[in-house]
Amino acid sequence: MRIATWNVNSLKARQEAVEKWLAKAEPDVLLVQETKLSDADAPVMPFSMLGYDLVHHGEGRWNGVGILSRIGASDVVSNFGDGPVRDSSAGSGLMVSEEDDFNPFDEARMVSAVCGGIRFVSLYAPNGRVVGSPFFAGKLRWFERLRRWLDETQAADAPLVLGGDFNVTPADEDVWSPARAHGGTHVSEPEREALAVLRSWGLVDAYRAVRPERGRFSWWDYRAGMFHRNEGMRIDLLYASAPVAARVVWAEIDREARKGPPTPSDHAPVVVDLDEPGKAFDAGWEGALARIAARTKPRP
DNA sequence: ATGTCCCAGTCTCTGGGA
Repeated sequence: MRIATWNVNSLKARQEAVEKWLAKAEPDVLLVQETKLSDADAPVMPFSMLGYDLVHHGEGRWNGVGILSRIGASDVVSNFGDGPVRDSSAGSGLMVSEEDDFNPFDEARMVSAVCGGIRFVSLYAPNGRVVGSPFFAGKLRWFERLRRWLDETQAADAPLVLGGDFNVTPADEDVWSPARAHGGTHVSEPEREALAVLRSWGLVDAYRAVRPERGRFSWWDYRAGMFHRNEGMRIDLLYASAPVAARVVWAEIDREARKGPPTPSDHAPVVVDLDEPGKAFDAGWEGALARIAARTKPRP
């Protein structure tokens, strides 16, 4: 079973790229973020023709999360079960003019469904903008809400995957330059503590579990040649509960998908392979590597 | 090096967000 997460930075702008990547990587489940679509505009039919169900939770102009699955999707939950978010395309109410009123739960940042016996949660954490700002405080509240949702709704031994754009680097190894990033969001102690609190529920960083090397990132700023110089951060994560973490056999970040043309997302997909007990899906590490190599590097 | 990309509305430019 192959699972993946990708902040696509507008599904409308990235539809073709996503379709190509599905054909190339053949994930069973792909979590997507920043679709920037309303549910009414979600491209259910195009993905259906490729064999994927699309579960979508959006608000229009900003944010928006989804789950693409070719192994079914049921028991959908959005916004932590707290009810609808506002429609950011609706006009009035769009602007967060009063910073103190910033409420990340008014935004489409969480959708969940059960696919192939595993509960998947597609997450788009608030950016936080500036350390110490009201938006930063809202970001930390959002992580607290996520932890509480786990505590209140999920069994500790259940198969679970929390994936998405967490907008936080777990550790200094996940940053191109801790010195240059110091003082900004994504690297601060409160944010990393929020991630640690999440992991302490019983979650494992599935990519890091099998990929210990430094210098592997999932996001690079569009500006200043950051991608070209590999100056990025690993902020797109797949956090797995113990029963899923035990099945991880391979992981990769597909840097190729960060290249154009056409214009790419500023994030790359993070991919994790899980073994299939009783099925001949993965022949272990080499098998997964060979399969990926055969797919992604067709040399004539 | 405040350097790019995406969105909606003010609509071939601007402002906001990342």
